[in-house]
Amino acid sequence: MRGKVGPATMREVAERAGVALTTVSRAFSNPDKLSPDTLRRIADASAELQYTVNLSARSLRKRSSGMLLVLLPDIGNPFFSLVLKGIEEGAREGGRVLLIGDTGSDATLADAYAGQLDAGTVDGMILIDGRVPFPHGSPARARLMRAPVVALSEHVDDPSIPFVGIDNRAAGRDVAHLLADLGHRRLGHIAGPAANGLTTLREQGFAEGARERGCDLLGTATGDWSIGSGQAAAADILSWPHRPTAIFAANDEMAIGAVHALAAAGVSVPGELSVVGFDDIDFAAVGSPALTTIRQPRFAMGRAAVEAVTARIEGRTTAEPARILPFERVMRASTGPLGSGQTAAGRG
Amino acid sequence: MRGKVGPATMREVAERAGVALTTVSRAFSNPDKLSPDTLRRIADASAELQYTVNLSARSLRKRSSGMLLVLLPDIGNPFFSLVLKGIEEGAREGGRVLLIGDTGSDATLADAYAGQLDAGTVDGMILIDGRVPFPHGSPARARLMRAPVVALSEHVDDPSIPFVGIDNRAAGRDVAHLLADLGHRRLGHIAGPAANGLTTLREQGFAEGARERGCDLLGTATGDWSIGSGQAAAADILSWPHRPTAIFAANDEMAIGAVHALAAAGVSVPGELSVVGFDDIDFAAVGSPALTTIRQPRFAMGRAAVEAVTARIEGRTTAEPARILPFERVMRASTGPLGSGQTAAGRG
DNA sequence: TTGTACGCGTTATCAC
DNA sequence: GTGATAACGCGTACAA
Repeated sequence: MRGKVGPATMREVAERAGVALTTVSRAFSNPDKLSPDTLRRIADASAELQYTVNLSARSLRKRSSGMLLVLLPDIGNPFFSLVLKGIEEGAREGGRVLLIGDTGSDATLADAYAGQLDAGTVDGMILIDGRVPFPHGSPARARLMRAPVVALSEHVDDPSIPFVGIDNRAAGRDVAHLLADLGHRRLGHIAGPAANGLTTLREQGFAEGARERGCDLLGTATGDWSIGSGQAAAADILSWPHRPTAIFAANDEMAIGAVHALAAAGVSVPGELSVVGFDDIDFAAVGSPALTTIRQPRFAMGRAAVEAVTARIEGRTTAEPARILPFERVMRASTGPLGSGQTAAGRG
Repeated sequence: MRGKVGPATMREVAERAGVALTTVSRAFSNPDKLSPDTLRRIADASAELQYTVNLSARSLRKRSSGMLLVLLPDIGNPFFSLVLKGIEEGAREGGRVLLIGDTGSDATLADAYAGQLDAGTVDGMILIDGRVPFPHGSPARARLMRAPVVALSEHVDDPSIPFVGIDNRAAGRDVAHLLADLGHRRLGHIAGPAANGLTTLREQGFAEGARERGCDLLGTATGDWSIGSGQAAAADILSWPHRPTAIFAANDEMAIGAVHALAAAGVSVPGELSVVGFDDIDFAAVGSPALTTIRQPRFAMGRAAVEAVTARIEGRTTAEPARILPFERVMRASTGPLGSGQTAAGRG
């Protein structure tokens, strides 16, 4: 008895159930069209044979895989966690599954992922790292553009790709206003990496908001979104000739790093310096002090993104070039009114 | 001109290059066997046609997909981020790609994932949520077991599955010893969810270590790994008739939540209460106070896990039932010697 | 309602 | 070194 190795095939199920192979196929895709009796026999047969459809064969035939590719710059960034949950849930409801590519913001790597998934291996694509794989104008890029693609959180440089996210510029302005309302006039900024779209928008918005309220933006330190870079940036700011009374870090991790570095340097927050973050990750609420920040609707963003790709996959033309979701101020203990405690005593 | 829609096929490349279909196939898998000249012509032809191999067809034929399935309970848990990076890197080096399933610790969901990926759609599987899909003894489970599977971080109930991770029991003991060495005698524990393997091992180890050093384990509060549950657990502990002088939380998030709740209740850490966490996630280092914790080699764990599945996939029989990696004490400011500051003054 | 016949794009086998 | 041919497992006209 040589026996076969792999799992059972439709053909075997058909033989066992005493029907044609076609009928079995239909039993899995169009059960309504079959008589209850044959349906039952097929169900029994597949159960006995532990049959599962071969997805490779199915996607080869249908030219679609039931998979969504998600490209993100850093799976370790806690900002993405809830976003991914949203995407995941939406994908599952649509009967699709998630392929996740961590590009590390490396264009070559992103290309490798996209390339491998080019030929119908993937039904759609969600770009969270602000970059479209392949250089602009290249044939590969052009080919990719024909697939359902949406940009999430960060805009990409191709206007034909729908965007899902918040208005980062408006959010940056809002932070400046928030700080101005507390009486602050000398502001500082901890920005993300220079080449990044989010960096630009949040920084521009912040500068704009500061101007509108007659505040001085004394300077900008550059980080890379990481906790460590926030610490370094804070140290930098403390060395400026004119020290700000409030700083805005372009994400929560850098803000948390900054707060830690400030505490280590004996600077009280918010007594001497107010700090605002961005994103409202879980850890923002339990720092000491808890972080004032801008909340992005992360889960909803994920859901909206799948919704958008799914619409394009299924041919429902959304015609919606962008889906802008609302952000939200979250006031906590890391900000305070100017002069509330300019001594080292701080305020708890 | 009706024109075809999909991407180019091997057949078309072959025609254009003036060679047989077979030769093109070889050009992609066994380039060494071809003359430099034909190789060149094929390369040119595929470039002009923007050819990419169809992965569905390839996996149908080769009965392998180049994909690894990773099942984890919560993609939002920062512990997994570095682990995933390790897996990702290893998979990529092996020319494979990652399929990630967030099960939310829901068995049904895990089954759905595993089921959909059953029939050769996936080359191997890494289980990080301590559960093997499908009930024990079921045919589906049996079939799954024939595929290359390894358990990461948490053991699963099937002894035939290789394990990669640290010795959680020993780590729990080590925490007790650490605390005892600081002079603490009255200990408390914040455990993970009851049904969890990691919970059990860390708790047993902690209790064991406490006994060995003659410490009293005054009680255990139960959390669910989340920050919020750590806060609740701390509140619970403060209501115990006999209050411990040191507590061990089974992960960093609960520890951070606990520290925050203690601070809110006016309890100084480590002045009145020392706190130890587990995992050494990034945020552990920048809390106030920074968290004493047990570091797991997360990246290395991920690498080791891919290495193990890859070995099984490629038939290299590892014969290694378990791969135990070393953990490490990380002493920071959330722990202090007993009585160092039993007043509210604390120690910064 | 059910069955027949063919093709999806690739790799493996064997011959030249 | 290269080429013809047969699967791989499934979906879908089309016919019955």
